[in-house]
Formats: sequence, C-alpha cells, structure tokens
Amino acid sequence: MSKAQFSTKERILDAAETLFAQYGFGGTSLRQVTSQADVNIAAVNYHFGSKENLVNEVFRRRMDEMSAQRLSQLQTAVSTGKTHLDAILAAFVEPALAMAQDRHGGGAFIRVIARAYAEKNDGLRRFLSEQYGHVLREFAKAISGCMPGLSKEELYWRLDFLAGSLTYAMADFGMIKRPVGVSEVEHRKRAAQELIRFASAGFKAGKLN
Amino acid sequence: MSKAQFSTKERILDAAETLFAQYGFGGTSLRQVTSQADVNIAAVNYHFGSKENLVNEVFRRRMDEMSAQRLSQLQTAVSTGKTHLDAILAAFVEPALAMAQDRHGGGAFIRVIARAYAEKNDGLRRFLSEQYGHVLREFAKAISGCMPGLSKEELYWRLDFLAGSLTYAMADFGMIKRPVGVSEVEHRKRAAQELIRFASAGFKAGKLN
DNA sequence: TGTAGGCTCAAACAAGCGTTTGATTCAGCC
DNA sequence: GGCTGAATCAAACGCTTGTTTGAGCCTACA
Repeated sequence: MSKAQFSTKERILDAAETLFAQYGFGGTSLRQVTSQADVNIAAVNYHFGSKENLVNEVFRRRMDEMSAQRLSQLQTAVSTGKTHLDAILAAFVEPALAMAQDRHGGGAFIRVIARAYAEKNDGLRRFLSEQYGHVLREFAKAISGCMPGLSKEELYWRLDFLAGSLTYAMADFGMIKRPVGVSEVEHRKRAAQELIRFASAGFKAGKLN
Repeated sequence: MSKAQFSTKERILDAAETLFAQYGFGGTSLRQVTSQADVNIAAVNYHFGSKENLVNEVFRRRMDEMSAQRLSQLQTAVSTGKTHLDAILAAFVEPALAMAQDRHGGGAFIRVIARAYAEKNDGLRRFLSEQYGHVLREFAKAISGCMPGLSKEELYWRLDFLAGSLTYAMADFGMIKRPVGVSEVEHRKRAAQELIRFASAGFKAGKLN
C-alpha cells in the first residue's frame, strides 16, 4: 500500500475499514485513521465532510458489491429451479465469505458489518435499512417459497437467528479461534459450511420438534 | 429509584447498566452515568476505582446469578436423566430469558451482554473468559454427552452459533420487532421458544444434511 | 465534647476528540 | 510569466473525556 499507487481517499477508506473492524466506530479516532493512511488529519474532513460520512462511505464501497452478489446468486438459484433451501442460504452466506477472503482488503469489512449491528448507531442503522433492506426481503420471499409450511412470523425469527449467527461467527466473537495451522481463508470457508448446515437444519425444524 | 432507598454504589450500577445497554461502554461517559444516578462525578472513582472496573462490576452483579441459574438448571436436567438436547439448551437460554424479564432491572443487562461481544474490549473479554468460561465448558460437556456422534470442533462451532443467535435475538438487533399487542415478557418467551427449536434442529444436523 | 474516618462535593487536571483555519504547494491553462 | 483551483499541511479551535484534588460534611465512637 504505497502512497504513489493509491489516492488519498482510497487510503483513508482502507485504513478506516481496518481500524473500524478492530476497534469499532466510536473506538477509532480520525487521528488513528489518518496516521495509518499516512495522510494529514484534515484530509478526512476535506474529502468526506465528517466522520459520520466516512463511516457511511466505508460501507457503501463494499456493501453495494456484496448485495449485488447475494441477489445475483439468489436469482440463479431460483431461476435454475434450485429451490433447495441450502442453495438459498448459500446465496446469503457465501458472498459474505467471498468478501471476507478477498485479496483486495474486503476481509476486514465482515467485521465492520458485525460492528454496525452491534453498536446501536441509529444513523448508520437507518442508512443500512434504507439502502439494503430490500435484499433481506428478497431472501425472505425465496425461503418462504421453498418452505410453504413456515409461517411468516417464524420465517423472520429464523432469519434473525441466521443473521446473528453469521455476524457473530464471521466476526470471531465466540469461543472458536482459528487454529494456528489453518489459513484465514480456510477458516472462513469452514465457518460458512458449518453455518449453512446448522441454519438449514434450523429452518427445517418442525412445529413440535 | 429514590436517593434514600438505594446506596450510591447501587445507583451508579443501575444507571451504568441502563446506559451501557443503550449506548455501549465507550459510548457512555461517566458524566452521563453520575448525572442519571444523581451522584457526584467523583463517586465513581471513589467507589469503583476506574471506569473499567465499573464495567466489570456491572457484569459481576448479574452474571454471577445467571451463571449459577444456568448451571443449576443444567444439573437438574442431567441428574434427572433428561439428557434430551432441548432440556440442555433450555438450561442455557431460559436463565437469560428470566433475567431479561426480571422486574428488578435485569432487563437491560441482556443488551449489555450483546454490547460486550460487539465492542472488542479486550480487558472485558479476558474478565468474562476468566470468570465464566467454565460455564460454557460445562454445557459443551453436557451436549457432547447426549450427542455422541458430534465432533468437538463441530460442537464448538454450533455453540458459537447458539450464543450469537441468543444475544442477537434477545437484544432486539434484528428485523423482528415486538408487535404492539404483545408484552415484552411474552415477546421474550416467544424468542426463547423459537430459538430452542431452531438451535435444537441445528445441533442435530447430520454430516451431509 | 472531641476526633477519626467514610463519604460527598465543586473544581481543576492533562489528554484526546472532531473539526476548522489559513498558509503553502503544485499541476494545468491562458 | 501569471493565474486558478484542487490538495496538503502544521497549528489551533472549542469541547468532552477519565481521573485527581483538597476542602467540607456527617455519623459514630470514646
């Protein structure tokens, strides 16, 4: 990450993403960001206007791509008749995984998402709900289509459980720690596999266990 | 919550718990806490030594009770031969539910737990792991006992998913919002039921679905 | 009555925060 | 050369943070 190769704006976004993932939004100061980006402190307000706007832009840069991938993978699953639940869940989970193991720095972003849900930053939540709420609604529709017996209420409960598990696991919050011999990519692939199997069985749970 | 009835220490803990749940640890200033507690700012450092220690004490006050309840309910489930998975999961989930609907102010604490996972406060994580790690280990042992086919690795993955779903759902982070006609108590009871059913099926997921 | 000690108080402390300022640099264009 | 406007810079802004100070209150015990 050299100064010549990337613009000031990009370097700020990269540094902010990494630090937000590590310390949260409130826990990261603009001085940390600009120091890591090797940029003057005033550059943030020059290029982004405010810290809050920087947070939003960190999201927009990756979230647009991830949402598009999720919807596209969902579309192909549905249109090719693969209404098997696992294919739909994979369309939801795998783009997050792909993003996480992206060479171009997307790895930290998964943790940033988890932060966003956790820190009840109302401004950010509104931004996310407005910009990307329709994605979740598409998935609800698709799952509902392949599980006719599931009530709408139960469906939303289970989607919440899925989202909770996904963010929790992807953010390395829990007990599971990546073993020393396993690469980060392998670890996340494993996480996605385990999660899909767990959630798939969970979604199929009958009325009276 | 009158000044005469509760000690300064208790009033600080109550105010801190409520505000931590709402704004997080980093997002809550000691001036907010002492203002809500109707107490001088210096009282925090007098009674607790530091903000970090106040955070720990907020946890200890409720966590000791919740852990004891979890272990006790697990013990009865195991000793009465109820090695049915649902009984074990209930022993993990229901004390959190009970705490959430406690009249004596425990309600906010569930959200405080979710905060703890979200803010990667290393000091706090160490404290929690040291003080309450054995509880999780007991549950891992119990579940492992009634699901002999499950590898240790998979078991821990799924415990992580369970913990993620529990905190996420209990803290009202997701899409599910309590309907206007339903009381908070009923809503949480529903959450626990749905979660146990979902997670129970998830834990039972076979090798190749 | 005197005094010791737990507790509370207003005030100040240094440090860090996000943001703003005004000067300076530097490329592109008439 | 002279000008323009975007970009960068060191420095300072006003404010909030967690913590400390030292004086004062008040109860309890001798």
